[in-house]
Amino acid sequence: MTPKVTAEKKKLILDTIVSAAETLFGNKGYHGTSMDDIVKESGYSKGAIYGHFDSKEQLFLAVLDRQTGASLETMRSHFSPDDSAWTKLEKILNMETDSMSRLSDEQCRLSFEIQLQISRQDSWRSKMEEQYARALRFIAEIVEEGIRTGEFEQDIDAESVAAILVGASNGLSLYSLVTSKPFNWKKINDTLGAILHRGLVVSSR
Amino acid sequence: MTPKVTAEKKKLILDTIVSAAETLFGNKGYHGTSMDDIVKESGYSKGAIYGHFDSKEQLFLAVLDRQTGASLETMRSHFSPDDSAWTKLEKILNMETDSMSRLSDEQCRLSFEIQLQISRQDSWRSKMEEQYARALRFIAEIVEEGIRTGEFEQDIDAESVAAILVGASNGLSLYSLVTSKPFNWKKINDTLGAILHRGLVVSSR
Amino acid sequence: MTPKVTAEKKKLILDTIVSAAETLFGNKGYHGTSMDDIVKESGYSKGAIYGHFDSKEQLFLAVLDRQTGASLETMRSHFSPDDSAWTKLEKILNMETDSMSRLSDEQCRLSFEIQLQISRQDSWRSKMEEQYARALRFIAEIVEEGIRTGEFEQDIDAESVAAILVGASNGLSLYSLVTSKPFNWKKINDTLGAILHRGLVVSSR
Amino acid sequence: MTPKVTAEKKKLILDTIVSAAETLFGNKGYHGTSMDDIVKESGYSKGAIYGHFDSKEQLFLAVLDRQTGASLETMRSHFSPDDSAWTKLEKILNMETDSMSRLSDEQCRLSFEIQLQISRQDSWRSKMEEQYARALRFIAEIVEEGIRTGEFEQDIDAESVAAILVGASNGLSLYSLVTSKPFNWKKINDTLGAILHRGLVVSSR
DNA sequence: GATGAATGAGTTTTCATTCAT
DNA sequence: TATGAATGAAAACTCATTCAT
Repeated sequence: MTPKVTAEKKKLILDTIVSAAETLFGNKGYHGTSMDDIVKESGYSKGAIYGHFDSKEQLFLAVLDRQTGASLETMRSHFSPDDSAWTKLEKILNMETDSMSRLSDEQCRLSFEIQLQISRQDSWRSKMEEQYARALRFIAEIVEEGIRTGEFEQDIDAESVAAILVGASNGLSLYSLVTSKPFNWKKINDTLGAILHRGLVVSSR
Repeated sequence: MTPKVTAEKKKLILDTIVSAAETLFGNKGYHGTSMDDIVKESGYSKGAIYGHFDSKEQLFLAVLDRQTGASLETMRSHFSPDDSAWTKLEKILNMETDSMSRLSDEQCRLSFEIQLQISRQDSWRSKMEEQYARALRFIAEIVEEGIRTGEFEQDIDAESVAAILVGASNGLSLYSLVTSKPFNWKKINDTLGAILHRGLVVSSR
Repeated sequence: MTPKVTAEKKKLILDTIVSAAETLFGNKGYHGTSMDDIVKESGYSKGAIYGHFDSKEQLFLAVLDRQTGASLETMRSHFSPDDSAWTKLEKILNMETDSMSRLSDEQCRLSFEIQLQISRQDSWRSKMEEQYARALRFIAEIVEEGIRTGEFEQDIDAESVAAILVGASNGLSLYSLVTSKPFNWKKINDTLGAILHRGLVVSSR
Repeated sequence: MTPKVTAEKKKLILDTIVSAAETLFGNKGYHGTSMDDIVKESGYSKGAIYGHFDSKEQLFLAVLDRQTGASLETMRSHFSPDDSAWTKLEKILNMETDSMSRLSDEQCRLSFEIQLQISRQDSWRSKMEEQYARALRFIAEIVEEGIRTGEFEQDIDAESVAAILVGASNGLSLYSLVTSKPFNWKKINDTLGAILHRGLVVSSR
């Protein structure tokens, strides 16, 4: 029994395969990627891949799982205990646009490919929904906090703000994908920040 | 010589085929739709379809063309000459969320299917970009007008506002597609309106 | 519309494909025969074959259908109205052994392949059972007639006689398949005839 | 040196594997059973199985070998020295139908699976033939004895009677496999006994 | 033009067998 | 020897496209 080495090796193999699939699904889409492509890209044989994943669908879900990893935790880790609600929102905004601007087209495409695929498969949907729900809750809580402390306007619906921000982030990255011009994330971030600040924060005149 | 009748007939055939394709592409995706599906849905034979469209890809582009029709003109037609910039923006917002809430999942999916497909094909991209550009310009001009007349804050970047609005609209409809809960477009519209008003309009305190 | 020519042509194609499948299934078994084999043997493309049969299974069933065609009718047609029950039974026996001896190993194998396959697939079973039932009924009726008219012994169970005859016929052909020695159908027929005659017919002492 | 223990262990492994294969081949057929199935059923690893059997085919032959065991000896052991030929035949008949009715579908299927497989492979055929030959000889000798002693009719061909009985037995069990109705072995046995008695035995009127 | 049967390369998936550990 | 991950040829089936009628 050599569990440690074996487990590590297994993890490595899984990672290699999922990475290959991630790249290809992003570039050529789910339907546009054949298992043969993944064989070539990953360097593993068909049998090996099917030994680890029951089907192309399962492999796709594994890619999804990896995607939806620790991003929320990362964000939370950037907060200080004495950040105001607005400061937190600003930080989220900056991190969001920052990561968006860093995202390769490939990763971006993959994200949409996943969402489209999922919207057609009830069986997959709950996974993605939960993901969305967590992100929305994360933002909504900050907004609720701001409203409670009087920092934000009282007539604001926290859930809607969260939906708008997440939606805008997604929509903008889709736009950045379709456009051929370099995308000015900085300017957009500043503008959105300004609007939100005046739109949400009470003291802002 | 019966050019008129023939031309009309041709138009009808084209329309029928494109409509069938539109429905199917929206429901089952580009890859999930076979030409045989389209044959069944449209009632035309394969030969007839290939007589009008060189390939499945061409048919997809035809669907795209029809999609990108007159929505902008419709909006413009709802404006009065003496609407303020904000009033115009508000009208756009309302019309947007209104049409979003009316959009079937099918149409919504098709829109994303198209955008994803396009982001992979340089040759198709310009078509979509131009469409995006027109929508952005349409909104940006209104914002610029507001800035010029002093109605809106001076530190606002009109193009960015336009990108944010279009992005949010797109992103929200994608979210509505993935979520299984009924989507509250009304509340989101109100919240977005409130934020934008305070965020853009000078007199709003 | 050219229905006659088309229908004839279609029939021809179907026949060609089923014949090819019949040969191959008999020689190499159901599992040992690939669709590629059938493509090669029939001369039609894969697409053409799948255009006519939904699956390999359906093709197998088509072969079964053809097999179980008109053999009973053929038998019935050899009877005279004034044949005694025993004469009929004797004719059946002779025809059976005659056709058995004429059956190629290939056809014989196919028959068993079918029965084995069917015994594993509930969905197919009813087809074969009905077939068996008709053959049994056919013989049982003759025996019942003989009993009723006093020609045959009274303590005989007609259904069992039918089962024994059909079973023996099947079992013997399986044996003839496995054995490498030439099979003496004539002698077996005579012996079985003699036994049955003494065993069934009243006057025979 | 622990030759005995090792040999026993080896025998045990072989037995376990062959038993697993027997069960699976019978249930799912030769082609329907994968080596992985056998790995799971037997509890031994692939390497272990391939250490003992060169191929799936070899394993199949091993199953065949075990099948063709001591049934004839069992029968002979039920005879008394002063049994008449007819009594012996009757005993065989009863034991046959008795064991048939006890046979699981699984074992039955396996037997036919084997015979079909074998009929395609000249190299395997002699093994099966020899087995058939022994069974036929066993019965034929009894019939010959009856003829010699005047107990049976003189115009009977002993070999043919043997072939008919073995064939009927096989054919009936195949029929019992395909039919979904419970099979009445008792009635068939009685009917066959009555016919044979009148058909073979001299004194029977 | 219109038809739809035919094509055949391409798809996902299986599985007997091997071989590094 | 035992293990079971890896192999890769081969399977059943699909589908965009063509073309004889």
